[in-house]
Amino acid sequence: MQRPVEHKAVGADISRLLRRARLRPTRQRVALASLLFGNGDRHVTAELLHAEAVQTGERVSLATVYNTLHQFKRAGLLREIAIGGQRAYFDTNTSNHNHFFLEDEARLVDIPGDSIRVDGLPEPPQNLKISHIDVVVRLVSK
Amino acid sequence: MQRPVEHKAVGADISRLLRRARLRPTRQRVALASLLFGNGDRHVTAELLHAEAVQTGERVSLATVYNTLHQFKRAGLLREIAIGGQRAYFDTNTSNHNHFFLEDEARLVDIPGDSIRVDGLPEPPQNLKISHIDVVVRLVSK
DNA sequence: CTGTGTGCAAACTCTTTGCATAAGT
DNA sequence: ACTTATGCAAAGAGTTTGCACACAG
Repeated sequence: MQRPVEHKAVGADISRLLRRARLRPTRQRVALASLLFGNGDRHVTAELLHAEAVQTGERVSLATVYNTLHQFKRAGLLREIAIGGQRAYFDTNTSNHNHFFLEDEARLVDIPGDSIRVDGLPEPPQNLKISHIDVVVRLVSK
Repeated sequence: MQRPVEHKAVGADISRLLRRARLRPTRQRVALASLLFGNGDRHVTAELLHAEAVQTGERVSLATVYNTLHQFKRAGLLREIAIGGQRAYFDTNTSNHNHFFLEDEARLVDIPGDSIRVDGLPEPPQNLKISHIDVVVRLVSK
């Protein structure tokens, strides 16, 4: 490889990634994982990912895309983001960060991990602990 | 009713509320509004509200509950909260505040309006402005 | 009366599931 | 070979819509 490669995983890397997650590197999983992890952070819906896969000539069903997204999520490769509406969004960046949601385009954009700070959090009710804090900054056109 | 009434709006109050929102105070709307606004802040799903209405002997269809919730939302009487999953939650407290979400019970709990502060918000991308910031603190049992 | 609201059922969207077939190891 | 994954179609939630009837003003 001559070109600088940053967060890019290809071929064998993808297979290793899947094996580590105890998922057989099947043709479909490799294809989907390549789309997801092959080129930086992404935010996808099942339908979007399916459309992309089909467009690159991959034979994969929507049901398999759903199954695969949930498998990846369970394996910690993806995080699911609650936006409302009824579409589920998945984020390839599983580190702690938050999101802009562009209402007009129904699109998510990362907010760098450490820029937002949430203060003044009250104690959770008894016997409960914080699992995760979601901050979604909703944007509309001016 | 003989008992002391606090933040309770009844009968004529509900009608006035609806009229102000330019919604005819029909039997169903009055019934739903009473359940929603008759006794402090609430977080409801369409199905929950429908079940309550039916339980109090009100004849109202689920479709009308959905329609009514959206009318109330458009009128600014309710706010919709994005939790994920595919259920839509509506909050009768439309002021600026945030939520605990109890994952185990799929239930929302208010976090008092001014306790949480979000700092370090980056500038929104050009031509966009912040419409609203949602903070959801997800809780699981210890 | 007149127009708006409601109920019902059907349609729609997104998502999950069951089961026979295909593919990975 | 043995096991797990996939595809398809069908089912399942939650939600929305179209149209005839009912009701508020």
